[in-house]
Amino acid sequence: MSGQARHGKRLPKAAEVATRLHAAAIHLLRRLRVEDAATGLPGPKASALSVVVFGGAVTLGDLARAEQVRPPTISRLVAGLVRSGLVELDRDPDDRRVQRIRATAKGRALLEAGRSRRVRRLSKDLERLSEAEFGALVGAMATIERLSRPPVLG
Amino acid sequence: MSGQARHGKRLPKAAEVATRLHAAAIHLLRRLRVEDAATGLPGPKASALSVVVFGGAVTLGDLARAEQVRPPTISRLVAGLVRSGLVELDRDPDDRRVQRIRATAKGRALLEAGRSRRVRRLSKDLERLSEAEFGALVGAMATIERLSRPPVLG
DNA sequence: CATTATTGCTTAGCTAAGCTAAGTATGTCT
DNA sequence: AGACATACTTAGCTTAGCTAAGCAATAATG
Repeated sequence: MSGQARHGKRLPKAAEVATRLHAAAIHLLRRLRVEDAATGLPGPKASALSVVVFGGAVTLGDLARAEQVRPPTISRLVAGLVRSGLVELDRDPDDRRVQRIRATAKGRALLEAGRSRRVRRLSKDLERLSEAEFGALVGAMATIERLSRPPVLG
Repeated sequence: MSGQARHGKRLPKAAEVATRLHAAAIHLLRRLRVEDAATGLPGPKASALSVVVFGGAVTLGDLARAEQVRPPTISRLVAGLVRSGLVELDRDPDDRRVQRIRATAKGRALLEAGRSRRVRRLSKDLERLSEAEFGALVGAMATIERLSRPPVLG
């Protein structure tokens, strides 16, 4: 499928929008990252913890794939989180090779504190938008979220 | 100005949109990061190179602030990029403590190749959107870009 | 103008986070 | 049982982060 004549003359091309959206996402997260120092957790650990908190009882292999790192890296990262009391491990009874990771209450609380700092910062900026801008953003949110999900092969 | 009663009943609150936008940005970039393996450059080096390529003749200190790392980290990162022939350093004649960094043609080419892989991937997904979705996204792009820039104190 | 402070970066030395290669334990398939 | 596959760990290396301390150049001050 091509989709070459999908839009009218006034609309920019997909490639241009992709370029701008890509850059904007990078800059937005770079800006919000300033808030992360306050959690005390280094980036990779915070990211892994986030997957565990939102993703449920995930295996080490799942987590490695989600974080796009190799198994030994995840083993050590998770070992650190366990040492800090942020997650706990237990063997899967059905397949005793597998380790399942659960966030502790402490882990959930720590992650949530960090995340809400970032969101609060962004939220403040959103409150400064004009009604039209805010509306435009709301109108595009579902699409942006769709783009952020793995492609829906279809 | 406060903006507390800015929008009608149907519009979601800033905090909710912030939460969703934040998560979407993270997931979007996580997904695109798959393409980065192809450049051969590790993440931190690619990110630093990007600032140099797009930001012009930046100083080491500027780069450290942009990347949110400490000076020694940037010194070593840049030393690696110099060794790989991707950037060059020269002393600022007006203040001989300062080192200015310039991307080489090779550096620019390498970065551009990586960036265009990511953009191409995103672009493909954009082409699959309906006209309405694409239009909504285009309508929100300026706002998203505004959010991605440092707050415009005023 | 000599001294002191500040600024921009480097060096030394540590920990954390990434990797590959190889090993162990469990599961699966004939 | 034996062979292969899977999930993770261990060992050992490189890269990327940090702090503390140092050096060289500039700026500020008596």
